[in-house]
Amino acid sequence: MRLSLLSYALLGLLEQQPSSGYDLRKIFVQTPMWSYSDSPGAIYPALARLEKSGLIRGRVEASAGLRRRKVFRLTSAGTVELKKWLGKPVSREEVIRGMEELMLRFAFTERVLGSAAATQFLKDLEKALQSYVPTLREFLETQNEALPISGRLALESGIRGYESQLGWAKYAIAMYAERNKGGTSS
Amino acid sequence: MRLSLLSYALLGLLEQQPSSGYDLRKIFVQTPMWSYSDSPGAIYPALARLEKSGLIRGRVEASAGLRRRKVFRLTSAGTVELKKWLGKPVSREEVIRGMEELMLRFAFTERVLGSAAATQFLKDLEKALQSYVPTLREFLETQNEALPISGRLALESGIRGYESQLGWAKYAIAMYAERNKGGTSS
DNA sequence: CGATACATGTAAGAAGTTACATGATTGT
DNA sequence: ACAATCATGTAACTTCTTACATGTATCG
Repeated sequence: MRLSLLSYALLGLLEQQPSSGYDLRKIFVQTPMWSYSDSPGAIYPALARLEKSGLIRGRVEASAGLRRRKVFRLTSAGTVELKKWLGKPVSREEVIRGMEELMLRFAFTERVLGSAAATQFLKDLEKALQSYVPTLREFLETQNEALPISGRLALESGIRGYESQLGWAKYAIAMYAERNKGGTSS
Repeated sequence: MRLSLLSYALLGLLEQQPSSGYDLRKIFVQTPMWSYSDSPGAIYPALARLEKSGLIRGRVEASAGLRRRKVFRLTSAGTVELKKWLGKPVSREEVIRGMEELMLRFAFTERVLGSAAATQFLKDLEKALQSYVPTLREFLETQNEALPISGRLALESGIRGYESQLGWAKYAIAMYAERNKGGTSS
């Protein structure tokens, strides 16, 4: 089962708390999560698809006045699917495919799989980036002559982006190590 | 006229040199430009759309043996459209919408609009980022209590990405300043 | 009463994905 | 003869975008 990033984002948010489409949309509009799409024309159909495939279930709740709200919850199948997605290995290939999906996964990992899994995620990410960045640097150097200055710079920008992620991963690992000095996971 | 990023990428590459769909696809497959899609099912239809709207024109060239190649060139309307896109102001809104389009534009700007325009692009980008990053930092700090550690970290990662772009913009400005000590623009 | 916030949706169209189809030429 | 590479495309499907439609309740 392959879902869009938006669908996974919805699944992850619903795991945190049952919500209506309107509630969910507010989150997308008000936080940097807007990048997964904030339009009702994407969110409502995505919820309908998730319900049709049995990952969530909506129930109309006639709360205090107002129009009827349809509140969605994860089903057990939905929880399974979410865990399966979050548990996928963090490989170099995943990094190449794009950081967006990985960061979305990270945002939900601790809550759903526990802080040991979150730490593992970060370590795998660190390793993948450490292997990928030199490849890009090498590409830049071998193509150096062939590229115009703007091409070189555009590539440099991408590489710096990955390096920045690498720095962040180390920082995040340190944060978890710090916090877990006393407590245990999950 | 609104085109997809892939279409603009094709336009920009064709401005650099007339190419067949196959040539173009090789570029997408072999360089980090793959992120704009590397599948023939995207590239050929995109070229057909561009031709239909008069921005490029393809001519079958029966070169040495092999199957017929259809080589595309920008039309004057295509050049106009490309310049219009490249010339759009670099605003905070553009930054929020996403760095991908901006970096693609930068990669073509110098060649098409000259190095003065490229420098201006970088200065505008620097300004936009300098205004945007503190907004995000502020959001992070005000939400600090409400967010779980993984949420905070995910946001921190995004912010660092923008900071990295800011650092790059300064670096790129310095590179241009260095190079232009003797020569003039365009 | 009219504007605004709450709340859910649909319709038309654009553009991407994967997978397949087709065909010419070159190397083994 | 067969596989690999060159080269162009199509078909089915998925999902997003923009714009619109609909309706309730509250506030000034």
